[in-house]
Amino acid sequence: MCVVARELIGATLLVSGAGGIIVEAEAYHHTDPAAHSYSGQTPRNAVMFGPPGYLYVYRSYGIHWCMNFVCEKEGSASAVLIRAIEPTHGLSKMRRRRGVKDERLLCSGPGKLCQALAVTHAHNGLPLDKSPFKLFARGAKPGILVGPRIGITKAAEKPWRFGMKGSRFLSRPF
DNA sequence: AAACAGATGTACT
DNA sequence: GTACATCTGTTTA
Repeated sequence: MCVVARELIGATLLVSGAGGIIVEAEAYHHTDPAAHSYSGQTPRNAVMFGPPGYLYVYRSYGIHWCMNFVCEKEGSASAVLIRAIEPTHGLSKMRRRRGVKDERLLCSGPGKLCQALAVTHAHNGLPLDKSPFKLFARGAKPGILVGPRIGITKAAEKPWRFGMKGSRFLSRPF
């Protein structure tokens, strides 16, 4: 799924017309102690154990929502966490939902991004190629940055965070 | 600039 | 009860 995470950088994601270019993502796998799927299936993470191409949404710290793309083959329980987006579509809608003006603060983090795109548990388990979602492949291959993941305590050293080189919309620099 | 507290659902000990 | 794939506002240096 590290390959998927890399491929996603530069792709465009829209939810009901709001969104932009994915500039940051992290990979998780069931053999990875930091992954939600590490210690087996639960009601929350069930989507991760299903087929690829679906959205896994979970609540973080009781407050925020975070979105993942389920990837690789069914049963591998691997997913890619979308961490940051460069806003290109539906700016006014996203500003209203986030309550901030600065474009750089709209989607520069997994929780912020879901608030801006109005992604909630209602989207958990939905296919990414249907209704509110639009996913466009990237054009030219962007420069890819690689580094350790953010905000985790287990297996934090694994270099499974990917970002677009030179982007001003990352959640944090590499 | 860095540290911290607060908000609080879900899973695990 | 404790930890957590977070963010924000406030306090401290």
